[in-house]
This record gives sequence, C-alpha cells and structure tokens, in this order.
Amino acid sequence: MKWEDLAQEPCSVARSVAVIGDRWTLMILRDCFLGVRRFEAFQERLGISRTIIADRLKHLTQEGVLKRTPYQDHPTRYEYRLTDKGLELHPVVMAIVHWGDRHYAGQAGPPLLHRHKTCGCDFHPVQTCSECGEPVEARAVETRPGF
Amino acid sequence: MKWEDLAQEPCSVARSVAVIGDRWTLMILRDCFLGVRRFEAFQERLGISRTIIADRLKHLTQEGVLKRTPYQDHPTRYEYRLTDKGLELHPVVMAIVHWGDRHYAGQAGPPLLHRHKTCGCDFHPVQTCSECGEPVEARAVETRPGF
DNA sequence: CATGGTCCGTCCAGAAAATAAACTGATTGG
DNA sequence: CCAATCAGTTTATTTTCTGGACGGACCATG
Repeated sequence: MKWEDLAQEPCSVARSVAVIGDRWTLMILRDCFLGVRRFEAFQERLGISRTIIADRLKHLTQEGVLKRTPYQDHPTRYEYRLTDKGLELHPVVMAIVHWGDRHYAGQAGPPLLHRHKTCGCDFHPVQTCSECGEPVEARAVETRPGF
Repeated sequence: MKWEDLAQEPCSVARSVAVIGDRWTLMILRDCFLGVRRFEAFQERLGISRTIIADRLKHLTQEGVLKRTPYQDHPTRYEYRLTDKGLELHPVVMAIVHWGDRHYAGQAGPPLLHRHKTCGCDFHPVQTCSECGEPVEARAVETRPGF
C-alpha cells in the first residue's frame, strides 16, 4: 500500500496518518508549535538533510496545515506558519508529548513544561468527553460504523 | 538521523515518535484499539507485506506497548494485546481520529462513531487542562524548559 | 494416511522511497 | 571582490518495502 492509498481509506486515522504520519513530519510539527518558522531553523534544529525538510514542508503546505508566507523582499523569503487546521493538531502533539513524559522522561522529569495561560498552572492534557465532560478511558469507548 | 538517535533526544515528542512515529505503526495501533490481535488479521486488514507487520509488532512489543501472549497450544500461537502503556496511547489515537474526522470526513460524515459508555453519548475528545479542567487552546499554552 | 487448510512467521531479490552531501542562485554586508 | 545568509534543488547512495515463496506445527476431511 502507498501513501496515496492511505488517504483514500474510509478511516480517519488512515487519512490523518497520510498527512502527518511520519517521523519527520511530526518533528516538524513539534517545532512549529514551539514557534519555529524558517527553513534554516527547522534544518538546524532537526539536523537532517534539507531534502526532507523541503519535502515535508511542501507536503504540509499542500495539505493546508502550514501556510507559506513571505517575510521579506529582495530576495523574497518565506516562512511556514501553522494554519487554523494546523493549530487543531495541538491535541495530537500534546497527547504525544504527555505519553512521552510519562514513559520516557528521565529522573529529572519531563524536558519541557507546559503552562496553561488561562489558569496559570503547569498542566498535562486530559482527554474528556465532549458530551459529559468526564475523562475518557480507552476501555469506556465503544466504536461503531458511522455510515 | 536514525530511529535510535531520535530516542536519545531530550524531547518527549522525539522519544515517543521513535516508538510510534511511522505510518504502519500508527495503523497497527488503530487496529489494536479496534480489537485486532492476531498476525493474520493485521496483515489482512492492512494489506501490506508480512515483513512489515512482523517488524512493527516486534518493535511495539519490545517497547512494552504490546504484549505477546499465547492464546492456544499445539501449536503455540500468540496474539498481540495492548498493555497499560499501550492503552495510554488512546488519547493520541483519538486526537488523530478527531482531526481526520474534522478535515477529511466526506459528505456522509465520519466513518466511525465513538460512544462513551459512561454517559452513553456519541462523543469526540476534548483536550482539557489537568489543573482547571477547561478546554486547552493551542494559543493558551506557554512552554519552558523543565530541567 | 495423503491432501488441503490455518496460522505465524522468515527469507530473498528486485523495486521504490528516504536520505546525505554537494550544489545553485539571489542578495547583503564589509 | 569575498564571505555570509537563506531557501531551496540535484545527484548519488542507503534504506526500506514489496511480493512471493518457504517452513513448521498442527487440524479436518476423504
């Protein structure tokens, strides 16, 4: 099966994974949420070849996750910013961070702390039910076909 | 950069991505949460080569996300079940599903519906703050070094 | 007791994709 | 003029993936 085939599957995981489901794309998204916007900055932070950066940025841009906008003329240079669609990946990234914090943080604790500006506290994300507001456990979820 | 290098980074995204950050691993995890447990079932559902299935299942098992347990003797056959650590990936998978539902569902709506057994409603996941309980917006989060 | 079926893998060669390293090109500052 | 910055592209190599065959341990059927 190919990338393009994945996008055609009648499954939201498959379709999302076709967009964000590889190592470097996820690492680039992480950096986006940390405020990184420029090609050189991505390249330097990730330490991987420029081809990959170019490729992934293009892909994310085509999918509307990032927007390529000029930040100077002579020569025109572009930076990559999260769109609203991209910002909606925040729960995905936070969930990944939190899982990593729980299972791979060293003695010293998690490498990054997250503060919720609204309440001012350091927090971790909690997945709750949109209907009753209670935390959702994996075992408390039942799945059925939607169409 | 290699997979193993990623795992060494002082970043929880990198460390998590080193474990779950590729297409097929994520698709396998999706199936795990849908109750798939056997080699043949993964292979048939994903339609990819057996080599990859074997490789990813082994990797996830080594990382303690899945547990390989016998379900019959003569001959001994094993199935793959999510461990507690694996179950904790539920928010990650749900966040991915929800993003896909929002941006890639067709006219007919999302391919799968999720019911919260506790309250009995179809729901979508909401990321909330562990401290104040309010929904967390990407823009309301501030990050700083933890050690 | 052969024959086919199930199930979980492994092995191999060729095809496809990912990746690194060097290069291009426009421009600015000294 | 020379070096530096920045955003890529090109080329060659390395890695991964595919598709199929194969193995081994059984079971059911005729």
